Amino acid sequence: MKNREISTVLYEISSLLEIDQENPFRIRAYTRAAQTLENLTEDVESLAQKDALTQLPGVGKGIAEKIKEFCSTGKMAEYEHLKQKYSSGILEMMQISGMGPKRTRILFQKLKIDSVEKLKEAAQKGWLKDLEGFGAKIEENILKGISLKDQFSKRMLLDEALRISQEIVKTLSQQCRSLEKIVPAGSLRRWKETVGDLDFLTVSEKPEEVIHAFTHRKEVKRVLAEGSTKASVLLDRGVQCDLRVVPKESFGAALQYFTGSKEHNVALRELALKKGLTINEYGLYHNDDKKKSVAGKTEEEIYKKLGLEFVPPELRENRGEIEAAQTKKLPKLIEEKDIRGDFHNHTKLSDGTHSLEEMAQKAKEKGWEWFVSADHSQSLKVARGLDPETLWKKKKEIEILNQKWNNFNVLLGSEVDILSDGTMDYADDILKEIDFVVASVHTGFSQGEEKLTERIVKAMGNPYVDIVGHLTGRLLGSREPYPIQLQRILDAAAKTQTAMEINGQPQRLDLYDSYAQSAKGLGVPIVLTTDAHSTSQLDYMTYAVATARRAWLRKEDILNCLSLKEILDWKNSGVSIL
DNA sequence: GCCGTTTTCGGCCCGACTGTTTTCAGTCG
Repeated sequence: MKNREISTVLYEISSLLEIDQENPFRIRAYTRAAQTLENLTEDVESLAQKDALTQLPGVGKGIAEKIKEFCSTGKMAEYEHLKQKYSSGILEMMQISGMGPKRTRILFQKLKIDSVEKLKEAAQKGWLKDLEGFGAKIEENILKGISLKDQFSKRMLLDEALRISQEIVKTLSQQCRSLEKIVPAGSLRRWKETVGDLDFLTVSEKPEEVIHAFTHRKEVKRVLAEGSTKASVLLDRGVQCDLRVVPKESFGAALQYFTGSKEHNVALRELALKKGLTINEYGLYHNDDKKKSVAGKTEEEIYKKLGLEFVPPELRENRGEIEAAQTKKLPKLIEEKDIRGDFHNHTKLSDGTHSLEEMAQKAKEKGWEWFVSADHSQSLKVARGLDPETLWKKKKEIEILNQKWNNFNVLLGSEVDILSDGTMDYADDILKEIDFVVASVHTGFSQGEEKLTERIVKAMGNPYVDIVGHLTGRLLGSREPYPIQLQRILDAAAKTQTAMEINGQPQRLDLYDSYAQSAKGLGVPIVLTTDAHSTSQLDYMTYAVATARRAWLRKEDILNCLSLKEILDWKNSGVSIL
């Protein structure tokens, strides 16, 4: 799949065109096309072969030709030309906080600066401050920006973002008596898989009190901006936090605005314009009377006045949700209360930290009705995978637990390794005694796309395999997904009715949103799992549910929403019941 | 460069903060 590669090229063209002072709308066209390709799950090369590229939103004749050119030659003339004109180090300069296209262009033209290293040197020598439009302060800020660059570019995992955000909400609420409301917005509210910075929206009669308390927190390393309604700080761990104070009557408009995504908001404003309305963070207004707001108190009324169904934050990525909301075709998304059990988690028999009983007890307290305990299989020695003898001991232990509890059932599961030739780590006569088998790849990631794909497809052909675990194997921030032919695997999964897992570990979230959406579209059953290695990690179900919501999934699409009898029926019949 | 519920040309999202200026440009989200 060349999707990501081409998307990156288009983004870079767009940045270089900015420096080149091209028509801003032409620049945006490249950004839009790049976004489309970034989110595309179909293979762009096969679309190019079918001459279907211009069906993609934001891709017209011009960009379609350039994509085709890249598919057949591996190069794009326009891109090569721009890189030659400006050198590619210049793109890295634009990543520095305080450096945009204009300043980059001036520095390149006047001082021949074309890399971050040269930029740093020039700023240290004081060469920037005398240029027109620059000054001592800007020079200083650019140096600070360079030293903070690494921290800025790091994105947080969801659990860390949530932890920091909850702490800030809690302490600011205690400190500021004037604080009427404080709500995290931004990508955290959309439950995006990683979060770049934290946004807080507040309502207060005394904005200065809230802003002061926010910028004077002890973990604040640097105040990036501080005004009368907005402040921006950098925490000591390199996390940027923004806070806005808005009047009560604008809360809904502001929440909508700061929840984003940017792409969703742009599309929403364009829609508003077509209806003769203007939308900003203070409300929705008629173009001919900008003083009188039509809506603003709640998000609901804003969407309603625009003729839309309410769009849940998780869907606000401009991936078709606005069109669906116009025709009242948004799905009713799954909620955490719909979940009745978990299929994949570990005890201290393998690499978990709690006993089977402790794990099951916590599951019961969460209000679940059933619980599949799935430790690792024998060959995964690093994780103390279970040999058959231990597996049978565990089965006995489960029987005892089930006699003890009413209205709650523990089942024997196992996360069984898919060996390098596609066979399973337990023989069939063992597998058939296990209630639910999750098949996962833990070794041999470098086999290559063809082999890995065949290996997984072969595993799905085993009649005792029920679920495929963390299909792409990615670890956010540390390991790329291994190469697989997604379409082939999902087709096979639909045929064999093997479920695909959405793993709720914050560093995995695998399948991720767009892949899970494709899987559902092809008729593949979906399961949500925590992959918990301790009792507290059973709460990772929240992240699995959030990912499912971002994939547009309803409770009807997900096996965890079925009763014990129903999941056993599914398992035994092998027929789709969703 | 894309796009069409005022269609094949003429549009294309909006505001806050900072630092440079002395009314505004650049950056950011």
